[in-house]
Amino acid sequence: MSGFACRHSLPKSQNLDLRTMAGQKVRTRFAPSPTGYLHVGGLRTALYNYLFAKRMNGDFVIRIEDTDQSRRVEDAEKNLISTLEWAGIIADESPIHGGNYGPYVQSQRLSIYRDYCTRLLEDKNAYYCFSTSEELEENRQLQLKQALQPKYNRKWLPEEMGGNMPESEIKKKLDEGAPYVVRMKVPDYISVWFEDMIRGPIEFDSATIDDQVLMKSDGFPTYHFASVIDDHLMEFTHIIRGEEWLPSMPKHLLLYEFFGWEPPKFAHLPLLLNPDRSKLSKRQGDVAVEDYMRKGYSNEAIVNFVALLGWNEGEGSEQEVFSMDELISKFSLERVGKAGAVFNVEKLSWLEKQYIKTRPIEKIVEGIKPVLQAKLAEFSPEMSVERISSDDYLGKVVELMRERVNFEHEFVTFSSYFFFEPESYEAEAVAKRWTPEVPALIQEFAELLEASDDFTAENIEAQLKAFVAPKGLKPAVLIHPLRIAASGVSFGPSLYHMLEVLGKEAVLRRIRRAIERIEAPVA
RNA sequence: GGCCCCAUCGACUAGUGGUUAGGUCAUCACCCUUUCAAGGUGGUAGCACGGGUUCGAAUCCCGUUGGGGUCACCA
Repeated sequence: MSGFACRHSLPKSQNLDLRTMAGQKVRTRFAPSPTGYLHVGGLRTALYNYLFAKRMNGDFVIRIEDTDQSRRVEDAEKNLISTLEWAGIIADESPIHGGNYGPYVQSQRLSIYRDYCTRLLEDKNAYYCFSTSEELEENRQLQLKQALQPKYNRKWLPEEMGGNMPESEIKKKLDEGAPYVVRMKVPDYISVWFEDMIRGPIEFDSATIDDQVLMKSDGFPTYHFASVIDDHLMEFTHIIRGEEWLPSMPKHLLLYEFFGWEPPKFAHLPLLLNPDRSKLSKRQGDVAVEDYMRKGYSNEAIVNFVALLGWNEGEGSEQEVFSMDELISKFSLERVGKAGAVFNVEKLSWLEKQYIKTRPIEKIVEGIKPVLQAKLAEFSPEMSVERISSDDYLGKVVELMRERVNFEHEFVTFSSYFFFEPESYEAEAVAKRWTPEVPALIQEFAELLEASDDFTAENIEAQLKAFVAPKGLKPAVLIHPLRIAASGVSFGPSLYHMLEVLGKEAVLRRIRRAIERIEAPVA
């Protein structure tokens, strides 16, 4: 067999991640194209790159791959970076943070790619191709019809590189200024091999690889070309990216070989999947991190959740909730699985609840205050704004509601009766609980409350029980109507605590109002 | 279709030759209970299949099946 075998191997080590690379600082990157929003799969890729870099005391950088002008979206780059920062993923180097390896935007590195392309051309590892897209398409159809592998037919491969095109023809086209692309010349029958940090050894046969376009006719490089050059020049030690890049590995490896560069280590992450196990896509639900932000998921929950999709601590660990710092200290590529993972929103929601239950009250108050204040301005509240927008009052509401809320914003929506009088009374609950004897009963109890100075949960409870017992009634006959009168709904926190927080004045007013407004069901 | 990757409960996963196959979400039942939650207890549910290797395979090898990715002047 002629040609060269291109073999890049990594020693198989138990501690692949932790092996310090001969004094070399670990550098990883996230290289999105600015086509709009941040995909949750992209978030996970960025996260793993970040975690790995930080775990190894290395640097994490963001590079923007905008070599496709037609797909450029305004502000996408800024959004991408700010969404990552929201998630707690802060780059050491990026277009906006700067760094010593810039520019970090590929469209600003065009001359670099041109220079390296010239080198490839000179070394006869690449060649000009003047085939039009129509020709290529025609060729593709023809091959498809013959059940052949659609592949470039090497029409413009020069004679001196083993093709059929005379040098003179190429020169003529060039002189005419005809549009062209530059293609890499893939050696015919060699084996390209590497060791993936997650998947182990993988081998490809060069015969199945197309002569990939390196430079497009608009003078921009293709992804394959630009990323290899940048990954080398920016001195990344580890390339951690999605599994969808696995099939283009041989092209990339060949480029490293052409340039005589030592390739970095590669780790191809399993894909994030739709419920039907296809690649996570927009069609089957939300895929943008922004979508989840909008729904009210917190950065903590999303990061935690996405981290667990493909990675686990192992060794019998049963921990489900991880902070970013814990993730950094525990993450390792060895513990990343090979199989795709379905993005299961239910578990995300469960995680969100876990965070709501443990988040410091002050922090929640701080988060809901602006929303609440806007609402208070819009509708006039029942009680004094000073009181109900005080940290003290809000803290009490949060304390009562935190175990019954799914998102932080629900503290405002589910708790509206802590700020506004109920506008209506839940019909079903009224039908079931507001029996004909209730108005008189509740009226009598209200008078009792009014006469008392101690409006605490304990005392209200004691009063209610003492009130109801001699009548031979169960507390429930009063508890439910009181809840309806005070909140208008049948679900909520502990009644006594709810009443205490609402305060005597508001509670009495609401009871009176309920008696007036609720029609007792006909017995 | 070619090439490549993958395969433990419905979902996320632990497991690296000997386990009653463990945990979490979801689900079901019960308990707690003034509602709704939360919490507690328990249950249903899984090694895709077939061959090997071995005293012994979820674990190692091969094949089959299934799923996915990728085959652009998109990334």
